[in-house]
Amino acid sequence: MSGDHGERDSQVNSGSRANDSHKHKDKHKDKEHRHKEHKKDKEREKAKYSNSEHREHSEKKHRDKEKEKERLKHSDGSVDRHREKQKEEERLKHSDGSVDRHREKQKEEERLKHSDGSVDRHREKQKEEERLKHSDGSVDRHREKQKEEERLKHSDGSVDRHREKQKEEERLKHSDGSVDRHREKQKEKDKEKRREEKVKSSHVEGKPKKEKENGHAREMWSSPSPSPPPIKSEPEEDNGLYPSPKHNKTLKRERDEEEFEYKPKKMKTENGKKAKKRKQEYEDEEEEEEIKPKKKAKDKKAKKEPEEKWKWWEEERSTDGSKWKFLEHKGPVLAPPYEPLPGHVRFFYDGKPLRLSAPAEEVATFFAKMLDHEYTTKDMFRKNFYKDWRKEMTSEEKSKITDINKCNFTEMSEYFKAQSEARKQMSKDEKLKIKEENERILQEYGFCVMDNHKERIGNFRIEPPGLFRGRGDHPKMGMLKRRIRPEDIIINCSKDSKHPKPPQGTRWKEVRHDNKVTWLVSWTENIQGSIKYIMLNPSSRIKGEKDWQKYETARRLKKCVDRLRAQYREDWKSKEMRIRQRAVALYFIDKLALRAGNEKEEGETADTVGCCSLRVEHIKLYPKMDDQEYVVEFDFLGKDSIRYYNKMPVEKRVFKNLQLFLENKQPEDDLFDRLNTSILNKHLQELMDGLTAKVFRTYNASITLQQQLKELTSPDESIPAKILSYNRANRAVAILCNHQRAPPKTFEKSMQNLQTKIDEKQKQLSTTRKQLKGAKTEHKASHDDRSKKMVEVKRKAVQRIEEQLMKLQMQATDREENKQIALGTSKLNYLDPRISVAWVKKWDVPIEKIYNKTQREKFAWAIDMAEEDYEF
DNA sequence: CACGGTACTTAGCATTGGAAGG
DNA sequence: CCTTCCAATGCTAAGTACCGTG
Repeated sequence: MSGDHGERDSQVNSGSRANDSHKHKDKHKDKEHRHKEHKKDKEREKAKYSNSEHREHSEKKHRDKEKEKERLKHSDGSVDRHREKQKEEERLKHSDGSVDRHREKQKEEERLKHSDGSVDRHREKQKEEERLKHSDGSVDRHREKQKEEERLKHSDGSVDRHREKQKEEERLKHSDGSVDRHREKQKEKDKEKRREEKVKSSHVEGKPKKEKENGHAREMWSSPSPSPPPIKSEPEEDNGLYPSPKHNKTLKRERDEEEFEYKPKKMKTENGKKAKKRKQEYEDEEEEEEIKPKKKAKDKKAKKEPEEKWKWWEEERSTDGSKWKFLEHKGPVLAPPYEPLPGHVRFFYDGKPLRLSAPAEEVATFFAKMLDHEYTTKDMFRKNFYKDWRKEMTSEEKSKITDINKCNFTEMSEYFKAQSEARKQMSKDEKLKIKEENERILQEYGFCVMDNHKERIGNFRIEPPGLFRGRGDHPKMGMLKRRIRPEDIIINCSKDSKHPKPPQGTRWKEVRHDNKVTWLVSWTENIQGSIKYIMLNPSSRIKGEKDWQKYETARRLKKCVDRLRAQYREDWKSKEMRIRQRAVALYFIDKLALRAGNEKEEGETADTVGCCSLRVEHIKLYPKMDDQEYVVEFDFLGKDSIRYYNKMPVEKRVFKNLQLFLENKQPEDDLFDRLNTSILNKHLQELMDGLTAKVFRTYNASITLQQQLKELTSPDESIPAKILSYNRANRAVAILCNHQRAPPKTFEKSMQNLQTKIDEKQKQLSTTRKQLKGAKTEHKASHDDRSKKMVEVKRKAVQRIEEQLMKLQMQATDREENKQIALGTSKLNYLDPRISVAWVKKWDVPIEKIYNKTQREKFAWAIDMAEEDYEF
């Protein structure tokens, strides 16, 4: 191994430096420059650490995570992505009490070490208090067990096996078996047991869900439209046409009847009046969601019920590359003109009031409105703002105002605060008026007609002027974002449509009729010089088709992913540097779901990277770390300056390659100097039609969801428990994709509130239980009807409260686990909605529990077409 | 192939509105 | 009925991908 490596090293390496292209040299120069800037920035940053919002933000996230990690004291070092897994494992390992106590002690110690983290401390304290509320010593054990049960709702020992399997599969997904050997052994055993288990359980279910062989056949049968319209030829599975609508309708009707039949099944083990009521509500909801549309569909001939229920996915689609044939709309809604401040609101310069000209005042108000934000204290922000502000000043103002630090905007700021306060305090009538006005605007401007259908527009308002705030450490923060005038706006619509009219006395920059694009309105923004668009809502045909197609591409990747993985593993051994780099990068993209990492213009945006643009400084190699070998530590800022931090053990070959790539490089050099996204994507295109780097993210996200749902859902759980399982599966994906969020400002408080509720419930429960006991004794004594009734009443009450308590605890768990994880992004952009729809149908979970109204609109196609046996 | 430009998806944060709770 | 609180929605920045051109 090493021999073969050494040889190649030299070969590869000799090419590496000598053949440096001009581009690379230039790049290097730039980098040096940037690096200096970078360093300066860093120093500055260090000096005024407390001032740096972003950094603090991400640091904090990091700190929390580190703590989490330490708390868990895990040998397996890979953090972010596997945090969830770890937690889970932790939970499972300690199902016997003695260990629990040990763990608590350990936690205690960890807690003491971290005297700085106020947040964590707070949370821990809370936990502590909760713990102390229990009076006897067995508390911890009891609580943990209880939690466990609620979480898993498994009735027997199959829990562990169940979980282990899931982990197993996750690991095997990437078929790099080199890791976690000692754990593996144990799992191997469990796996066997599981196999038996699986066979059993599938019989119990009554629906022997055969694996793929069958799944595919069935899929072709049952799914009304097996794949979306192709843009590029999609050979095997797709003839480029939708099945005929007629055919679909029959299928649909059949399914509706089926649903109807199954309905009684929805009756679960709920009891008590309230539960009944709730059940009734479910049914009612269903009636609204399911039956009404059916009725409407039947009435369709009689009444005209057009756009709302248009099923574009049942129609054929033009193949000539045009996006539409007809497009008519009313144009954008422009930002309201500036309203000068009332006379009593003053701006002070150097302690003296100064009346500003309208343009200068407007820009000043932008700053004033942001005064509460930390970034108005940042040097860069203030500098950029001041520079742009001066451009709006009269020459007199320019000469008077020479130092931004002498400007006092507070009175203006107060005024705006008062205004927004007043808005909140408005009477109902006034609020209603505003609402109606908004509704009118929506009706007028919010829709367009595209090919005979009325479609909702996404963002029909032109962005108002203001101060630009980029994310992270953006060099342009604070710059003035100009007001967009009609003269800046390009309109796109059909030649034969009624063109939108510009406001009186103005004209559009251009009216064009380009049906190769989907946008209705565009303009060029002045900060980055990029083009902004007005496009249709996600529920529209044009977006939906694209979305559907995206998932179909990902499904095609599923079919050949094994081949691809074998390929890149082979390429790790290539003689050519560029191929090795490509292969390693692809491995990262596949395994870690990294983004592609386009090059960006330096100095124009925050310094963030993706896979191909990773720099040497972003990874660290550890030949040995704890009990693992070949660990790579990633630490960089990704999209939106969200930090990606992860330690992952990799295969030896990858590790050696990385060492090779790092040779003779400076920290600010590119890790993959022979690679960029276009090279990578070109390569991918050759491997599979339509394949690009981002497809891997979609694929891995969706497949993970499907697997996790399979593993986490247990048939006899209650609905809330199932939803928790769903969220857990969703969360696994969000962690994979590194979808983070700042913990909500009110997080601690809301957690506390919830905990209070839980405690109250618990008290209530024990009181009611006592009452039940009392009633029983009384009944035993008297044996009369009244006391018998009483017992029944109390019994039901206990049951009801237990249920409520459980639900609350589920909620608490869910929220706690979600503290820094955003589920929305993956749900909206990465998870094939048909997986969720199938799951919902399989387990009779009301779809509203996982998709809100907007999401249901966006995924209408999936909700309509996916059956419960849908396989991604 | 670099590069500038365009179109479209993906992203997190701020605000809002309406349900739950008092 | 009013207030509180959170999920839904709105907003727009920041990515990916790909094209034409020289």
